[in-house]
Amino acid sequence: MDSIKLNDKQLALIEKLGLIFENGLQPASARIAALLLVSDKLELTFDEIRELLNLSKSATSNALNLLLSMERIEYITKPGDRKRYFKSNLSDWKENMKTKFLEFDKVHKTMREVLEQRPHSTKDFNQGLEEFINFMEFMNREIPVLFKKWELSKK
Amino acid sequence: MDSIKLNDKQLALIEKLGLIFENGLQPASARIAALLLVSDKLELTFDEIRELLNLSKSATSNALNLLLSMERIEYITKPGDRKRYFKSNLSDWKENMKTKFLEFDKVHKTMREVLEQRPHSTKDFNQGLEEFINFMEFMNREIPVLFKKWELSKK
DNA sequence: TTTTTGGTTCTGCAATAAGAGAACTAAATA
DNA sequence: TATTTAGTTCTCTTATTGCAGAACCAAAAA
Repeated sequence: MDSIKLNDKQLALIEKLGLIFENGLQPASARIAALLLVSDKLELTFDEIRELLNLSKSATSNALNLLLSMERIEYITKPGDRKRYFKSNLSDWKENMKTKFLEFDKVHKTMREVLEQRPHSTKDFNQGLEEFINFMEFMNREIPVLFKKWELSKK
Repeated sequence: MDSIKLNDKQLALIEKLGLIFENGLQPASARIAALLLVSDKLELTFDEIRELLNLSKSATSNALNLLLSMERIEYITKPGDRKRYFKSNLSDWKENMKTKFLEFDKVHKTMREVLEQRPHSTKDFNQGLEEFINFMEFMNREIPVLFKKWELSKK
């Protein structure tokens, strides 16, 4: 049966994934996000999370609320049960990934501004910069195409 | 002529780019990286950088060495001149961008590990997770193809 | 040989982050 | 009405970051 206890493999995976998620999350949130992917039981209560990860109540509360606000997790309730059951929000993850890919959109716009104010005298550099910007713009155009290609390939 | 003084537009761009670069860099390094793109003069000495950005010697030294070690900048020397002239390393930037794109490679591998240890009983979740992993793998396969397409389009 | 230049390294501080633990609270239960 | 539950919020510590300023150093110049 789906155990609430974590075995060694699962503990190791939580550490590993946790480190990956720490890019953009504080440690406690990162581990919770990892836990909710790794655990046999997918819907865990506040106290289960707290105990499995050895967190204080405050750390658990803040981390869960952060993840909820980022929509990386959500919770369900059960009739006649006051507890909330937290679970990973996989479908939103894909959205997140897409926006993350397009996040560097601002970069090329700002870089264009940089290019536009440069003196003509640094011609070689300006050309190199322009090529780099063009490359970023190319990627920005093509990545949404890839997304569509993926959606089509699923059908 | 190419001035070493920065005008208001340039100062604003350094702030703006600096914020963007702070993703992965400390503030001082981020501003230096920005400065070396924005400044009319592209090759700046230690002291010019220090004065233009109002940094201490130690902050300047550490930040420059960090950027050098990341190969985001490089320096040249001039005969009969003991100073080093620091400049942005644009060509390496493109390489950096490529590796950054492929950096999340580890993610899908670890996610596969997660999937493989999941109980069969959480079938729906496992399927969603698998689709997500497949999506990441798809992106990982296709992005190098995009790079090639770009290289070809330039010729 | 002494001084200057172009930095590097060390010490210390101020600000921020991360979380523990205790006090608190609102709704549900007894 | 009193108590328990399921959290939230507040206060305090500790660790880390980012940088300033001063001391230091090696090579070149005077």
